[in-house]
Amino acid sequence: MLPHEFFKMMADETRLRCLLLLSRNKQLCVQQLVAALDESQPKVSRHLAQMRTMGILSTRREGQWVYYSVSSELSGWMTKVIRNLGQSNCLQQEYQDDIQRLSANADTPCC
Amino acid sequence: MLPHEFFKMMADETRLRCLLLLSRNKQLCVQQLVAALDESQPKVSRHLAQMRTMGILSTRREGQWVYYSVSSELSGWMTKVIRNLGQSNCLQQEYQDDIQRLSANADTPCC
DNA sequence: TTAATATATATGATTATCCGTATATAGCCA
DNA sequence: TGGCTATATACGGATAATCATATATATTAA
Repeated sequence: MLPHEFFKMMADETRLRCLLLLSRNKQLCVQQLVAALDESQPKVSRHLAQMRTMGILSTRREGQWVYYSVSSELSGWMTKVIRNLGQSNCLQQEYQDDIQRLSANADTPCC
Repeated sequence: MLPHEFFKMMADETRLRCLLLLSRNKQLCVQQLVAALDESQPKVSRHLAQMRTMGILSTRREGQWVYYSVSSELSGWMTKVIRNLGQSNCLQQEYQDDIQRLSANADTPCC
């Protein structure tokens, strides 16, 4: 993956919001992300698939649920950029609603 | 500037290559970037203008030359991302040719 | 003023991206 | 098996990004 291709993945709001949440949580299933972002299932799923194809995310199926997580085989500088997402106060604030909706759904069957 | 808009600026190869060089050099004029990237003048100029409009770069005209530099008024997390560009060995390697061509032209009148 | 250099912008064509909607696949349970 | 939930993908259309080329603007110097 070329550097600018990596940044292209972060250049879409839906994908970035997913990444921010995934940088704060070891793993999340599609449902959780759909609810947290308050976006349609196909939209979220499409963007997740794209990041998975690029090698940024990896998946683990467990029964009916598919859990997404940040790939553990990412190049060092990419890991750093993503980790910074989950540590920047500014970004946390920007996507506070997502974070809130995610924790509000902490009792769905997939968790 | 929204977070994903910032990353959109880094999502184009030409802009990213400019940013990498500008993260390693206090300032560079258009000529130097055109030569280092080995791309057409309008192409480079257009991308620089775009980053300037977004507030990522700032300019200083000195005679016929316009010097671009990373804006000093960038939000903290953006500065961090850009600084990491100039420190990542992986990225340095990826754009080694640009760095080399830049230093090869260290004696042009604008410097 | 004219010429030369440096930089910026406009135009039109091409390509890429994103979306909503509809539908397909996969696993679970009765 | 059939119905239910979770997830993925296909299709078309709308919008946006990028480019090469041509041209405009700005500065210097003769």
